Amino acid sequence: MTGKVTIKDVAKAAGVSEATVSRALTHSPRVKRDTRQKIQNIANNLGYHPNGLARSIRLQHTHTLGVIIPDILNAFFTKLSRVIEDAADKAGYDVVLVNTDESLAKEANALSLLLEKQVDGIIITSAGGPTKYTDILGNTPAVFVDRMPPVTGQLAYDRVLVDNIQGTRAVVTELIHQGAQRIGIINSAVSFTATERMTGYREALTQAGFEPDAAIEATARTDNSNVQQMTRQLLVNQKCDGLFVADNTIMEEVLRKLPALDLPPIHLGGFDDQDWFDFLPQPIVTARQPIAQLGQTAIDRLLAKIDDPDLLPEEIRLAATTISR
Amino acid sequence: MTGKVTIKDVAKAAGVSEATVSRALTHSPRVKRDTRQKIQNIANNLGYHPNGLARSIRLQHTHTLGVIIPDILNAFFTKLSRVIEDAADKAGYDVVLVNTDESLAKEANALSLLLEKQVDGIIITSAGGPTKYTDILGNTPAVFVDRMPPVTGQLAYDRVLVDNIQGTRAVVTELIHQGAQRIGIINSAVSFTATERMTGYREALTQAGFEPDAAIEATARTDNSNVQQMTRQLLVNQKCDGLFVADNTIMEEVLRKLPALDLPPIHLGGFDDQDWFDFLPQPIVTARQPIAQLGQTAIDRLLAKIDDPDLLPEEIRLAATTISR
DNA sequence: GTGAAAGCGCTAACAG
DNA sequence: CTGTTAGCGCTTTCAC
Repeated sequence: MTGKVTIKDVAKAAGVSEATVSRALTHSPRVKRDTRQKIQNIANNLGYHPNGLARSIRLQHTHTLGVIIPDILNAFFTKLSRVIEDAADKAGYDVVLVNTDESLAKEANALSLLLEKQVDGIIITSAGGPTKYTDILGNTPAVFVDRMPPVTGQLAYDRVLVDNIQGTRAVVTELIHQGAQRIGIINSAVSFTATERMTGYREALTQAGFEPDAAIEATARTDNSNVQQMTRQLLVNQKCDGLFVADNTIMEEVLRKLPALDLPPIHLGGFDDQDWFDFLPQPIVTARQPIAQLGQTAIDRLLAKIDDPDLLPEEIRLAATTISR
Repeated sequence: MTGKVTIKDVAKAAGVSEATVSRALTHSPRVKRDTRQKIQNIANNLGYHPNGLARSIRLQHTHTLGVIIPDILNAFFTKLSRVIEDAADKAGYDVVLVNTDESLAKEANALSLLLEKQVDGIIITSAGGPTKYTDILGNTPAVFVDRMPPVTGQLAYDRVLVDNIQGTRAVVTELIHQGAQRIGIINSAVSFTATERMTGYREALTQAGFEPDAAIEATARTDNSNVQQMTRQLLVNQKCDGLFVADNTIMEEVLRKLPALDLPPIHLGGFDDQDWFDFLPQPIVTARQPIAQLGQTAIDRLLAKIDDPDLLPEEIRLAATTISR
């Protein structure tokens, strides 16, 4: 904290009151042209930057939004956060972003941090625990994006989600069209996502006349440390000729294992697209999330809620696009 | 901003003064055990969260650091920012991150924003303009990372940089060892990085007995819109059998163009490594930046400077690792 | 058009 | 051990 030049210094240098400096710098109309001009010059020369904390405390809002995500290193969240920042910026809001690494404890800390920073609203990818968001948030507006907490009755917040069932079903169906006869799944450890994606996977199989088989339904650990082993299990031991993978972090581990298995080409599909999948020798079918709309919609809803606290919460589902290669 | 329960409410509910609440909650030793206990309970029940703005304004520091990078979507900066956040967190600091998209105007805005937020220090990847950082920053501690501004005399700030010359030279040399006879370069638009990496490229050629040739030295636009065309120019028209690419964003465009050219395998090298390069049919030699150390060192220096404003600025160079595939 | 004064929520002397 | 008071930097009535 610079602790340096304040409005008082500017006022003194300009020979006016602090009030006038404030008015001049906030473009209030009630200031004479040359007074304003003079004050602005002096402020510049002095290198004056208004103290945003003082202003916010006075104005009772920060024009800052909080964003809580699991991990910025996950390409999906990298993109999502960028979209959110751009949308927020366009609306005149700053953004503070925090990672939770899927940890409930870190999520709780993140929430406290943002609340103490007095953010005007929060966008959150729920870590999925039994967290009582209403108790913690008080009446700070919030919207859930990508995942929502386990529902117990009415959820007081908006949620902007992708249609996981439809997206997954489409990918698995495409794999079947490509000729896959036995498609395994490596599912996510994230319960909200996992449940929905599992449903889509099973629906696609059933619709095509295949019987879901628990022996080829695996779940990745949060750190994906068992994925390579699962890959071998499904493709070698269980003789799957197709594999659906529930997110991009799992996919990376699968791709890392694949060459070592030295198998004939398999039918590979997954949730989340990455641009570099285009470069792989192995074609991948993916459900690409509508990240831009996800972020924009979340911001839109949040701002609407900030504007009108009585706005009723909604659930918004956006469709994923199937990318065939 | 919740505008809700304040220290005053807690004080009233507990039947004590605001000062006592403050002391109880900040773990000051001068409070009776049960008083503290009672206050903590009441605070919890009321859902009290201290107003960080008020506290910061009073304490004259925010325990918040600002980070300015070009683009979080660039994997190098994604990783760097995560490392910085973790290191800052460990030291008890929050982080506010801003993207500039290599724009001088946005960099100026970012600086203002952070200064108004009263951050205790700033880590910045300079956009490279003639910006007078000293004038803007006043005595807010700052350190440059990855790039520093054009030097005019003494630079008042620490800088933590990678050894671009060494890194580039090593990659190009490796390409030559692999048998490349004519290695072109597609350089970055970022002047600081570009200058150093060009030097490394030419040094490697010269050392190996090749003559640098301006006809095969190209520069990417900031948005990389000309990279695919340059790729064709160098590999087809100029018949290069090797290519050095100055950063990971350029590399992606090159990879996108390569298949269409339908050439025999070329010797490909670049600055910045990405994990997924492992999966490509085309082996790539890279200079991998020591991102973790870069971030940690930057934070260390910044905190040191915050601690002791008289600390003399240094330039720290870290070596890149050559990854051969 | 401008100044004086109050107050946002908090902590740090200073008393007691 | 606890209460009173002042003040951080700013904006905003309310006067003039």
